[in-house]
Amino acid sequence: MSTKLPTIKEIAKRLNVSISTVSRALHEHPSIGLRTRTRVQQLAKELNYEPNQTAIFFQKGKTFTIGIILPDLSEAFFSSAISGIEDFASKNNYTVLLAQSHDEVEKEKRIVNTMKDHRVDGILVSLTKNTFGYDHFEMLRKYDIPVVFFDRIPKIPNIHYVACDMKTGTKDAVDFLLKKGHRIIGMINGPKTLLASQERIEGYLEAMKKNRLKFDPSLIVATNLTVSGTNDAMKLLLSQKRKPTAIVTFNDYVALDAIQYAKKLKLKINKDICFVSYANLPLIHYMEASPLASVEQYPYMQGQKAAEILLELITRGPEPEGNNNAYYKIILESQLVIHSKK
Amino acid sequence: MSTKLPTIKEIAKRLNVSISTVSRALHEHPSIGLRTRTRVQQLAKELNYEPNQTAIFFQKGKTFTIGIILPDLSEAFFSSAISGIEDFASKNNYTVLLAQSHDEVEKEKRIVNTMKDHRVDGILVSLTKNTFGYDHFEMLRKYDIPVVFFDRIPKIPNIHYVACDMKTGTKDAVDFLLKKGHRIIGMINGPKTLLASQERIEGYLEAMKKNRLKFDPSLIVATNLTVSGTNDAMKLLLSQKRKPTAIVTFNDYVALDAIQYAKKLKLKINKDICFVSYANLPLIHYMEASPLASVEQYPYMQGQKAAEILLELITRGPEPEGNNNAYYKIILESQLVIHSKK
DNA sequence: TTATTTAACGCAACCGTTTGCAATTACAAA
DNA sequence: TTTGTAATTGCAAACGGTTGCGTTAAATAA
Repeated sequence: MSTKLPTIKEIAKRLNVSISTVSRALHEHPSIGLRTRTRVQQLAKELNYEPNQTAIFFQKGKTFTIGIILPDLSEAFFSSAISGIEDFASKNNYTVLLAQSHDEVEKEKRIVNTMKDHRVDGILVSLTKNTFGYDHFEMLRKYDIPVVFFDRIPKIPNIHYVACDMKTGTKDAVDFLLKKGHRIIGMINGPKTLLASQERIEGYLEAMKKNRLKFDPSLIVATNLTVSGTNDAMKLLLSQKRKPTAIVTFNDYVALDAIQYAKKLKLKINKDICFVSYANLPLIHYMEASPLASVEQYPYMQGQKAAEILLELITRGPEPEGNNNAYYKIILESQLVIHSKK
Repeated sequence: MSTKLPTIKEIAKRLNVSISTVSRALHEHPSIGLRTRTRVQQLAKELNYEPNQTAIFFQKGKTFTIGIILPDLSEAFFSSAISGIEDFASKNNYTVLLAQSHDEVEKEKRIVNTMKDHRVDGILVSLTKNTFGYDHFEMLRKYDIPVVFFDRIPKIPNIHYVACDMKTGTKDAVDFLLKKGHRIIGMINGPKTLLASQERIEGYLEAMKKNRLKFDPSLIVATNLTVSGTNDAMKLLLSQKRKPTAIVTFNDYVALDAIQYAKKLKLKINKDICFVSYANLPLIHYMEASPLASVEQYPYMQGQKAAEILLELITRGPEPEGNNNAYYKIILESQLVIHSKK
């Protein structure tokens, strides 16, 4: 079966025309006569000719491929985001190169490098939670490879990004709990290094301020997102003199772990203690003891929007030198979704 | 910044040596003298030279890229599988091109085509639930692009595949329920077109036979995996004269929907009616009203194994003509995971 | 009929790298 | 010094396709 694949050279030889004529005929170039054009196209069809993309990529210096780098493919948030990215990319005839960093900075660097070597036309990144230096991304400017960050974005200027504002979502969440009568509201936050964690705190503070309540720092604790980390956080929170009657958790998984912990202490969920969370995973709609509400972050839309911006940057081409004042900074509003109780 | 990237040509010119010498020097070719070799390597480092992969891909006719085609990236099963694939691939210096078919056959065909055009070195596929013709995969033989199917595999000979045997898992599941004393066991199966659905029925039958119980066909119904489809299935099952006391559902999501439905009828879960399911998603461990057990299908391992086989096929190179008796057919055993009740 | 335009096609360079083979150089032996 | 051999390096084709520009042939105008 491994007979050589047909090339334009082959077609040219058989038809006794030049290679360039074949190439032009296949591209409907106006300077090719109708007769030869159809002859070429017919033979191409017969031979089942397909242009060798790698040759074209090489020749054009463009691959119609975008790279996605993110921490963990199997996380629901990211897989939804990928789905959005892939859908948008394929709709625009781009393909998607995928790699996961597993939250290791070194791996992230290696990935950036191989993607650069593969000459992807652009890169979409959601950072490792340990990424503090950004040289490996800055370096891409030299190669005119645009980068769009999403979700886990760096706090540096002069970059494009799409993210979801956790502040307003958090503010709404705390507001919601305050309206329900809660006065002592705890928070199990994520790793402090994440921008999203900081925004959550800001939102919390804003809600307290708006309602003229004083802020008790000991009500905010952090988890490393593992079960035991969350258990520790719960223990800490529940040992306060002012025990919280409601807790805002970093995401739905943390909420579930926290709820398990509370249950073990015989606390009645949504009575003795309430939860509000982030992610709005479908699963929590199936649970009895679930958070009262969850902040939706629209991963699919984030992915899609990020891809849209990236393609825009790619087609626009490299910026003229010294023009660094135009950066996409898209903030989607997160939205508190209140679960209808059965 | 968009200065031209350094090439071996550039290095050659600066050092007044030939291009081939530079190429060989960079590859530690023994026929290059130590002096020039180090001179070349040094300058390469200085200029920050990186070989143009697209040129190499083109030249070698190999891309070190494998394609993954599957129905839906955001499904937990598939995203775990991808994770396994990507991990294995990147460990072996392969990259991963990703695309989702959304269960549309036409999309699947288009994807196969673009991947072929991209000259991927091999393809991993999990089929659409509507894929019955396999010409678009057969066609890949012409191009010496090996294909490994996983999970949703076709029922045709002469292919490589990795899948999880649903039969034994189902048998164990039914056995488990029988041992618990259930005698009327329903099944909400998936689309009949899926091999996995057929295997579930076989497993069901085997368990019944082994326990010398007669088989009631009306106890097996199907859902299209939507909520309303599952509701209909439940309605049908519960309207039988012999009402089931336990139900085996196609996967955890179906189980959750079925449980919701049962709850609405005021049935007590795990008392009036029990469930056993497939997938063993982490979430069900957090639920009160969850299936008693779930059949684990090891998506990560499936993906990894499939990738392993694909790379093996790629490095082995094209088979000599007419040698079609050696096909990988890997069946992982599914395993019933019984949930420890709290 | 001759001059001039236009339509149709071919030439050849180029994209960056690899590699078989020829050519050059160096060095040792004669 | 010559000659033979080994160690280095260069030439050039090849991978498949694109494209600026020159060339030929046909069509139009003078």
